Amino acid sequence: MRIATWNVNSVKQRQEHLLRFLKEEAPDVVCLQELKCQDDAFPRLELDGTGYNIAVRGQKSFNGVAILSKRPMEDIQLRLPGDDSDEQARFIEALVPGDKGVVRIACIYLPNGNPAPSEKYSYKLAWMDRLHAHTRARLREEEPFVIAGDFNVIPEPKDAARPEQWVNDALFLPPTREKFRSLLHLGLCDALRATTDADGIYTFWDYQAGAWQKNNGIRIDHMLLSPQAADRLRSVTVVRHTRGWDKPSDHVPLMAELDV
DNA sequence: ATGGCGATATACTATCGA
Repeated sequence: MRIATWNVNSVKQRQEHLLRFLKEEAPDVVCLQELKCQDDAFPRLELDGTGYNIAVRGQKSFNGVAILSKRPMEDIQLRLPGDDSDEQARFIEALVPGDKGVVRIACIYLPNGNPAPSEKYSYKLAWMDRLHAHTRARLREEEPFVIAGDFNVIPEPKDAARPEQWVNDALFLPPTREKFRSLLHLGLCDALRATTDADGIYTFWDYQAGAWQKNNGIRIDHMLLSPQAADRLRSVTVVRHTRGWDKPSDHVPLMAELDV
C-alpha cells in the first residue's frame, strides 16, 4: 500500500497538480492538508475519473483535511478527541483496507503556533497533548496505525538547511520538539528516519526570498508508524520535484510503501 | 529590522501561513 501526505495550500488552486500527482505516483491513499475550502467546495467532480473515495473535513478559508483512498474507507473520525470546543478542521482518520490487512490512518494539520509565546502557541502545545493522548489509546489496539501530515515540527537541526533561522520559531522551539519526541517515545517510528540518517531532506520551502532556489528548506511533513505498521515499511520517498512545477504548493508530498 | 510570496475573505486591505 502506497500512502502519501501532501499539504496542498488550497486544493482548488492545486487541483491540476493533485491530478498529475495521482496519475504519476498512483498512491493507494493520499492525506491532504490545507484544503482552504468548505466540504461542499471540495473538487469531487474533478476527481471523479480517478476512482478515489473521498473523506473530507473542510472549513471556510483556512485549514481543512481530507483522505483519498482507492478502497472504500470505514470508521471515519472527523475530530481529534479531547476538546469539543475546538472547531478547527485539522484532523481526519479512517480505517483503510489493504491486500493483506487494514491500516488506520490519521491525517493531521498540526497548528503552526507562531508567534511564540501567544495563544496560538498555547493552542499548538495543547493540540500536541491531545494527539499524544489519542495516539496512546490507538497504540493499545496494537494495529497498523499511521499518523501522516503537516506536523509543523522541525524535529532536529539537521532537518533545516539553516537551523539558526528557526531558533525562536514555533516549529523549532524546545517545547515543540520535546512534545514531538514524547509522541515518538510512545513507540512510534518516524518513517523517513527509519530509512536514512541523512541531512538535507526537506518537505517545505518558503515562497519568499528564493528559498526553493537556494534549497533553504525544512522537514516538517512526517509519517509516524505504530510498531505493527513499521514492521511492514518498505520504502519512503519525498516527491521533491513537485516544488518545481508552475504555481506549486510550498510543501511537497511524502510517500511511504507498506506491505499491507 | 524588515520584507520578501501566495491564498482567502474581511476585498484597492487584513490575516494567515512557516
